[in-house]
Amino acid sequence: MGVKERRAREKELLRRQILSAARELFVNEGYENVSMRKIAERIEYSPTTIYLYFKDKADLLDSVCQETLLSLLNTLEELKKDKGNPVETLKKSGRTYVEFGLKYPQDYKLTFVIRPQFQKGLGLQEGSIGEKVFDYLRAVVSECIQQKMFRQVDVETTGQVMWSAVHGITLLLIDFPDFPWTERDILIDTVIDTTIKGLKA
Amino acid sequence: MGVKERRAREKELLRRQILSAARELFVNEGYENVSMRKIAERIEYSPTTIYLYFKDKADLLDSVCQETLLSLLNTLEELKKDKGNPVETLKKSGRTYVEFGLKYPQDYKLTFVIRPQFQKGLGLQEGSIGEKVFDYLRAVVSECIQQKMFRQVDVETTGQVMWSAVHGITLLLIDFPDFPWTERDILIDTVIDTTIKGLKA
DNA sequence: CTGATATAATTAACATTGTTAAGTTAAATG
DNA sequence: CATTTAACTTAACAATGTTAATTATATCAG
Repeated sequence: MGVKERRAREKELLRRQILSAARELFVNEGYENVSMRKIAERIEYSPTTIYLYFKDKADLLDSVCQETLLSLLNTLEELKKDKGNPVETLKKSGRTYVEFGLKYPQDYKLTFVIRPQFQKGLGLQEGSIGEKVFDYLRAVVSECIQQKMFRQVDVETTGQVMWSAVHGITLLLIDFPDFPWTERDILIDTVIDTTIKGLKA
Repeated sequence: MGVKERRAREKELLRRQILSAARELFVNEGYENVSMRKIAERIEYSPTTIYLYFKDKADLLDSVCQETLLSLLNTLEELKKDKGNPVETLKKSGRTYVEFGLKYPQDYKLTFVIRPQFQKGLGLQEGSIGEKVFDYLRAVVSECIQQKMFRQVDVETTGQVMWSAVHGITLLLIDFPDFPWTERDILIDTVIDTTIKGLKA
């Protein structure tokens, strides 16, 4: 009775093809400028086939963003392996986060700006990957606090401050590439160092 | 020969009508969900009339954002009047900036996120209002540095760090309203205070 | 007042969009 | 082989931004 499974596998394959075509187009041309027909053309199927695999365009975007979040999560969790000074880990996490955003600027915007706009009331639901990303941050921050390296004791607020800092600089650098920024790496470091210094005991 | 002037005045009037209808719709329904026809209907003109006053939809957006920036600039410049501790002024400016963004969230996103996406290579051009807003920030930061209240001496980097902080928290609060944020006012204060503390000597 | 001219606004149309409903092909099952 | 089921496509709809062609309106010269 392996026929059901084969069909399921084939379905999954096409799903992934659609997803990867969508990602590529979204990233290169921008969500708004990508039509369902363009995606369909790319995978050599009729436009409506996509609707057999995804509810609508926003759902497609959502799935693409899930992948992005997973990729970000994996990138971050790599860092937790080298157990050292937790504050150093936090710094490194910040840098990695920003670098991730700048390496895949369109993916980042898709995930953290465009998607919230199209998926109303999306709030880090239970067990979601987005939640796991924030859990990672929480864990690192928590260690810093436990070792009494931070003035503040509130893990939540501290984590949110940290997120806010890296999110801010990432988006500004993406959205205003022609602004007269000071040297990029120094600026990013300064943002992170300043925030952490401000948090320190 | 006042006929020319009257015509010009009438034209300007209609221009403003279009602009204010567009702003209202953009803000309430979101840029993407507003059609030129909807704007036209609102002002009781045919859709194509708009094109006699604005190059295209992006140009309309651009003009709306100019107004937003002007409003932000005016709001900020109010603060500079009470000459006190420059660090306090900076703090207050930060709070005001974030409050402005949260009071008009759609305007803020339009200006600082959507517009850069539709107007490529837009980089704070000479004499623009956007530049004036950053000039304001530069001036406040500059005073802090002159009075040796900050560790760092680079006005540009320091200003950019500050901007990054307020931009980050503003956008996160707008885009993820359902995220389990800690108490909003405290969070905003913590972001600003942390950043400034990190900058202090 | 009449006719010409310039300006303002409209109508009609085009190509493209996301999406639905109906129809068709192909494969698996009895 | 016949039938059911799944996968996919064709055709269509209403709505979009925008252009070109056309009409209405007001201003000016005689």
